Order: sequence, then C-alpha cells, then structure tokens
Amino acid sequence: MTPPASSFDLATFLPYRMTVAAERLSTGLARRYRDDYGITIAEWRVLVHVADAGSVSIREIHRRVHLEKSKASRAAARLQAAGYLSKQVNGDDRRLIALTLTPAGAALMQDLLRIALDYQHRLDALLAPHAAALDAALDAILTDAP
Amino acid sequence: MTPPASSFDLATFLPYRMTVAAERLSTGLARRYRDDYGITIAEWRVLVHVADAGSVSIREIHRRVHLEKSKASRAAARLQAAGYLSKQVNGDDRRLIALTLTPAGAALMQDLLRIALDYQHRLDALLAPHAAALDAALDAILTDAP
DNA sequence: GATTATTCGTTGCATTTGCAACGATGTCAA
DNA sequence: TTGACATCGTTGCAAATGCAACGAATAATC
Repeated sequence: MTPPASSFDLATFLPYRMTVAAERLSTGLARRYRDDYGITIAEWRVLVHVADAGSVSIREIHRRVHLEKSKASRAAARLQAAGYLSKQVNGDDRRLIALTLTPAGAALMQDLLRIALDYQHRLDALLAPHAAALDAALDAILTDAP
Repeated sequence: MTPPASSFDLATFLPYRMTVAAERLSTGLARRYRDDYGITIAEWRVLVHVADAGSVSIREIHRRVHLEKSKASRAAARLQAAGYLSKQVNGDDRRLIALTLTPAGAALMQDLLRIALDYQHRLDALLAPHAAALDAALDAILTDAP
C-alpha cells in the first residue's frame, strides 16, 4: 500500500556492493594463507612490499600498502617472531628500521606468490570480458572518488 | 641486476585494489554519518533494511545485508538505545525479534538517505563511462568468484 | 506426548583494531 | 650549542570484532 518513503536499494549501492565484493575476493586467499601458513592479510602485504623493495622501513610500508602505522608495526613484529623477517636499525637515520626477508621468508614468499598468481589468473579468466572497464573504474575511484 | 624473483605487483592485484577502493568509497560516507549522526556502517545497514522491509528480525538482517549475527545484534541494540529502533517479540515465533523504526528513526533515515543518494549521484557521474561494465564485473565477482 | 535437534538472539571471552600518546632520534633556526 | 619542533617505531588503552557457547523457543522424530 504505502510506497517506500524513498527509493533506495542497498544491494545496488556502490559502497556496499564494492565492500562485499572486496571481502569476497580477499576471503578466498586469506583463508588459505591463514590455514596453511598462519599469515594474515596485513602480514601478506608487508611481505609483498619487503620482497619487492628489498629493505624497507615501517613508514614505507605504511605509505605503500595502505596499512595503519601500528598495524604495519605489529604485522612486522609477528613476522619477525615467526622468523620470516629480520629487523636492523638504519645506519643513516637511526629512527628508521630496515626490514629484510630471511631465507625462510623468501621461501614462504615463493609459496604465497604462486598461490596469489594462480588466484589472479582465475580472476582474470572470470573477469576478462570486463577487465579493461573494471580497471578504469577502479582507477577513477582510487584517484577521484569523493 | 637481479630481476625480481617473481613478477608481482600488489597495486594491480585485484583483491588488494578492490579493498582499497571499497574503503575509499565507504570512508566518505562513514565519516559523515559518524561525525554528524553518530551512526556506524553496521548501524546504517540495519537501518536501511528495517526502513525498506518494515519489520525484520536479526536473522533477516544478518542474511540480507552481509552482517555477522552478533554484529547485527549489537548494532540493533545500540540503535534501540539511541531511540531509533524498537524491538518486539514476534507473536508467531517467539524466538524472533520484530525490529521497527521509531519516528526518530524514520526522521534520521530521511537525512541519511538524502546524503546517500547525493553521494550515489556523484559517484554515478564519476563512473558513468564505466558503469555498465563495472556492474557486470561486480556481478561476476559476487556470484562466481572463487 | 516425550525426547532429541535445530534455530533464534544474546553474551563471554580472547584477539584485533585505531588512536593518541610516548621515548628516541633527527632537523632547523636562533 | 642550544632549544623548539618534527618524525620514527612502539605501546597503552578503550572499543570493536569474530567465534563459540548459552538459554529460550520451536521443529522433528519416535
């Protein structure tokens, strides 16, 4: 009888839709990383950046992989305790920390990267028809979204 | 000299990219809802579903708006304490709760919906060139992503 | 109808999170 | 040099989170 006061559908609301989609994508990998390797997503991001950049500070991780400073710090501490990372003080600026992969960390990354690339290939296949437009839309969001 | 052991760029890795984009989209609204109305995203989802469906249970919210059962329960409890929702026991099945908007809740929703629709319109303008493909890609992810 | 299972919403509890400090180090100008 | 200020990584703390377990209510099975 009474029509809805205002037409609004959460299921088509982009912030909600994107959040659910992002959770869906992350969960697949996250569960495997957690169950098989005991690694969280934050730790995974730290590892990727250290593996890529060689010797990085917490600040650098914080800026590059979208992790809160304290979250990056705690993830790095756990990875060090697990033997995957080593910390040294930077000689030039002793406030900075130089994080590097241990041999165990490098070996772990081989496994994690293989799994991630596999996953990415499956996603590419699924999304191939929309890949270009999806990338363009994400670019627009990441640079210009209000 | 030594090339990277494996070519992998987090910035182009879809799970990461989608997560950051989703955070970007949610944060805009979330900050406003929090600062101006003291409402969290979980509470916003509960309100939307109650406003849309009239009288709903916690279970229904849990299933429809992608909220953990306990998260939905606590969000509803806070909304009730703030005077936006009222709870009654369902007569047919006394395990179920019937959540409905109070007048204050309905008034709040008018504000929140106006803000959300404004935001959606701005996003539509930004993403118009890619809208169709973005929707198709999100559909594919939400139904078929591994 | 009695008994066993299942489902509902809530809550206890350990962990995680975000934010604001903090001490330590570095920078800059008086 | 000295003092005020900024930045680094860490940590204290309150709030949020996820999960399992709970009591209450219903469904299913015998």
